[in-house]
Amino acid sequence: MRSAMPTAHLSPNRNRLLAALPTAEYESLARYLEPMTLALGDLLYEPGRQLQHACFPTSAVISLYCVTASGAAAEWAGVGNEGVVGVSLFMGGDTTTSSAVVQTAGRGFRIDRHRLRQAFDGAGLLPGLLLRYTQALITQVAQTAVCNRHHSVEQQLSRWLLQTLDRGPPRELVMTQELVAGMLGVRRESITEAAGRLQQGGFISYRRGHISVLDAKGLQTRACECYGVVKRELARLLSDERFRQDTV
Amino acid sequence: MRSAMPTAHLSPNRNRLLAALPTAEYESLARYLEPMTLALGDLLYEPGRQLQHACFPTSAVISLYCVTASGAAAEWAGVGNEGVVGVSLFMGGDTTTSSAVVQTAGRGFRIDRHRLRQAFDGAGLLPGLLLRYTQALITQVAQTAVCNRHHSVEQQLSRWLLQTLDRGPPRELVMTQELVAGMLGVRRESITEAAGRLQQGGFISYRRGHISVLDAKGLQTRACECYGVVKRELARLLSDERFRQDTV
DNA sequence: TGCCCTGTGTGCGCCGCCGCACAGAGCACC
DNA sequence: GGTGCTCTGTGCGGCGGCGCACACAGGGCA
Repeated sequence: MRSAMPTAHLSPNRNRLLAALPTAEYESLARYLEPMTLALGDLLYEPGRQLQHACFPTSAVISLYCVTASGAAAEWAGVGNEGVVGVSLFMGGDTTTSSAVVQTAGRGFRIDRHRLRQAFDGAGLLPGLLLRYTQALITQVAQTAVCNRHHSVEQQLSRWLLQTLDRGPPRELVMTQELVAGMLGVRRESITEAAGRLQQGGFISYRRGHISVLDAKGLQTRACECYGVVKRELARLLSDERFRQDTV
Repeated sequence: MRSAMPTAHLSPNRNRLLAALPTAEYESLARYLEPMTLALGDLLYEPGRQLQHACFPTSAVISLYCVTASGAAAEWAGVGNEGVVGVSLFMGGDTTTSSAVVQTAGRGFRIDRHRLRQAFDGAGLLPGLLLRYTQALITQVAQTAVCNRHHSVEQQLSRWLLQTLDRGPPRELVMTQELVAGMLGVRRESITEAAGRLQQGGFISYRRGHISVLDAKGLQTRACECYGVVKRELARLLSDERFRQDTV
């Protein structure tokens, strides 16, 4: 099916946070949004460096991760069109102890930290929206912590694929097993094995650096419950933005 | 050494967040703070249940944790006199997907969610303070996620003991190995082994349900860097509250 | 067309943690 | 002072993931 608006990902409202704003507020904010292209591997921030912009991805996916003293790394959250990269700018910390890297190339919109701060201190719906998103982010990180403790590589890989798929326009993931392993903080060979089993089950198919999810529903049965928990919590926190009465 | 004020933990300003407020703001908030006693194992909240109060611990330590579908559990953050339990009340989510349980008995002060919300929407320093604390919490969770992935039980136990010690008045921890294992989401026997090695090294000593840290400095060499990362970030975010210029 | 680099498949041995089972030791309580 | 429960110590086998080594295959590029 051909999209009615083929370049839709070029519009800020392709980001679900921005799209949830009332028209007037959206438009006053949109003046400060600069479009940007994010290439695989681009570094959005590093430990201790003063952040200059927050970024609202539209089609890109960004990975937030930490590196240990021994050089090992692990992602602790991902951000796509449902969120914003750089919550520390409105939370007040300005810098962070972690890094953000582009995991799936695509586009997004950035906003200067002072403009963001201004909007955040203003009267609209944005402040509450950003805070609720941040709570969803906390849920995601917490679940990742528990997942890292208890679930198998195959479960985590399944979860990760589903989450990544949810974070942008449906697409084939351009992603080597090496990179996936880096994100999850496991061996490349462990991914090879797990992905092999998933392919054998008909849930995914891949070829040299390209992964396609064939059966998302089936993949969920291979994933741990973490996927559902995080997804439902995000939906709850960002649902029915303007008139939310869904939570007592 | 006898404390000049033996019942100091009975005063709200024993909580470092509350203590960071200017006098006037502290006093106007203090009217709404109810003292409470927290016994080991008390449940402050559960998944999905509407929170009625936030709690500022003074001498108690609270553990935030998740339970997996298979019944396994793991702590993803701890809160002591440096923080507040129930950030979802001002973040806007009201409920959470996780639980909070008292890990070290003690005291704290609770505040009704509507009062907290009022203060949070007001003009003082509290809103920014709470948000910066929340960012420190995010750092803690993220580091826990990475720690769960890469570090050994002994490293994690050392980190956990140091963190718990930092979270209240210096004391002997009343804590069975079984409970520690539950917090970290590992086997009780793994704790026995690790604790045995730490005792052999002269870093801690324990007897049936009581753990004492003898050499905190030495224990740091056995812990992973996660301890320092989280501690420094908390200090940075909450330092010099009123006139913070420390971060550019 | 063929080359070569990069990504993927596979087979080791190893180690840390798990799950289980049970022995012993401390402490409260009678 | 004895009884009994709870907490701690220890010893198995098993398994999942790690680290390493190397074979092979896809596909871009000359």
